Amino acid sequence: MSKFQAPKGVSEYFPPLSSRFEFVRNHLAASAQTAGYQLIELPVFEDTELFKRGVGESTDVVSKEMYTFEDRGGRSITLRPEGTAGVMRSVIEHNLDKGQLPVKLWYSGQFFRAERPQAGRYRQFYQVGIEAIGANDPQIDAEVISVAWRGFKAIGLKNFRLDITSLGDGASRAAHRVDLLRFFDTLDLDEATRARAALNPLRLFDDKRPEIQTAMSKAPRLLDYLSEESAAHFAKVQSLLTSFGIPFVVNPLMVRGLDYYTGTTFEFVHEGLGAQSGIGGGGRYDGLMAQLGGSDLSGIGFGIGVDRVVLAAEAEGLFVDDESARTGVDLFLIALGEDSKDEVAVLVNSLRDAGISSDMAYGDRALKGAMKAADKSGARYSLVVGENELSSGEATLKDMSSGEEQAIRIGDLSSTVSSLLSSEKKRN
RNA sequence: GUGGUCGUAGCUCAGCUGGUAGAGCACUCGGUUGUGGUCCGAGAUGUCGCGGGUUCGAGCCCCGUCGAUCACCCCA
Repeated sequence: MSKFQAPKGVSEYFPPLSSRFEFVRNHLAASAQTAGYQLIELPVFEDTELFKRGVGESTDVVSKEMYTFEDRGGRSITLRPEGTAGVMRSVIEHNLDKGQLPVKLWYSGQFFRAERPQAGRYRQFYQVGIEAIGANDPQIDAEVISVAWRGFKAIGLKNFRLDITSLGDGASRAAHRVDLLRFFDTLDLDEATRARAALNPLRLFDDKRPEIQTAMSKAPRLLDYLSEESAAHFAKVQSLLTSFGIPFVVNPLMVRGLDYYTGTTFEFVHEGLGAQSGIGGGGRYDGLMAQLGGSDLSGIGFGIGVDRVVLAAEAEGLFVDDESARTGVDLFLIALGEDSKDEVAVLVNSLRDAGISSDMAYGDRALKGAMKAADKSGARYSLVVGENELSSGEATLKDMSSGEEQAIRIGDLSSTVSSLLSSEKKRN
């Protein structure tokens, strides 16, 4: 086929269903703004080294899923596979952390991972995320989680749950790791599994094979190795979530795939999605900023997959009525006869100047066809303007949902329509 | 990267054991000389994903390829 196709594994949203994407993204962004997070708009590509150092070379994301290429100046560039590293880079580069702390930022945009596409897994996906940098109070952990929660609730999602755990601090993890590796020695693992364990021993906790799961049920758990401080912090986060009325389950088997996570980590899981059930996740990354050459500030954030949330909302049937919810213009004008088209175009243009959304029938359509176009567009009112109207200065304004008509003066069109619209708003 | 399923009109799909394409919806026009949503009538649209092979003949069989989809892996 000679026709162009979208690249493999990308999702696209076009009318009328693009309104679903818009709906989800806007609610998530609004939730972040409500909690005092400010927009940061970043490039979609960065120095490859940033992700290697930030995300970690041993992770699957960095070792085999990055879109990396050389630019014309011979620099190694990578399409961002996640958001946190870029935010940290920008904060450090522009000294955003030199003022009041914490720095609270939100972002949205496309991310890229060269994986085999699957339900809810795309090579280009869209995330809304937030980062709170420079505060390690448990209150901010709870806040970050609550922002995601509030966003999901605003969208109307119900069938999801929140898993949380704590990875503790460096000492906690080191102690655990020793015992965990010792435990692995008692198991009879195949080579591939052993290799995975070597990369990240925690990985085996979420292995899907039943025999591994049984074996791992006896493995030492990181939660039991938390230092006193980490344990107290985690306990506080839990009690705050409870006070916020946010239900959660402590899942000690939860594993996150990026190396920078420390302390509190969490994941939102939706039931209606198939294998890729995570709709959002995040956690603390206390060493990351120093690791990238900045000051040693703690941080916590999340990334929410907008594509997956759209899928989840669809699975819950939240969009049954969106065909009719399509937003139409306030007024749709129909020119009758070639001669009145110019006049109508001028009318439409001045209506728009007055802030009234309006459109007109284009092309050579009979009145019936033009009326149909007005109907399809979802317009609130329509108005036919032909020779008669132009000479008399009067026209008939039609309410498209009730079918009622009323005579109006063309000269007063924008004021008449805007008062109709505002009285309508009052009634609702 | 590995494996299963699938690929026919704009959309959803039918097409018997191979005999060279159909329905519904949508679209356009008309019934109603200047008024949409219902109804009736008419019309247009396909290199049957692409390339090759088998055959007198392929939408159907075989191979390859691209894409979709689902799972592994991994994650949003």
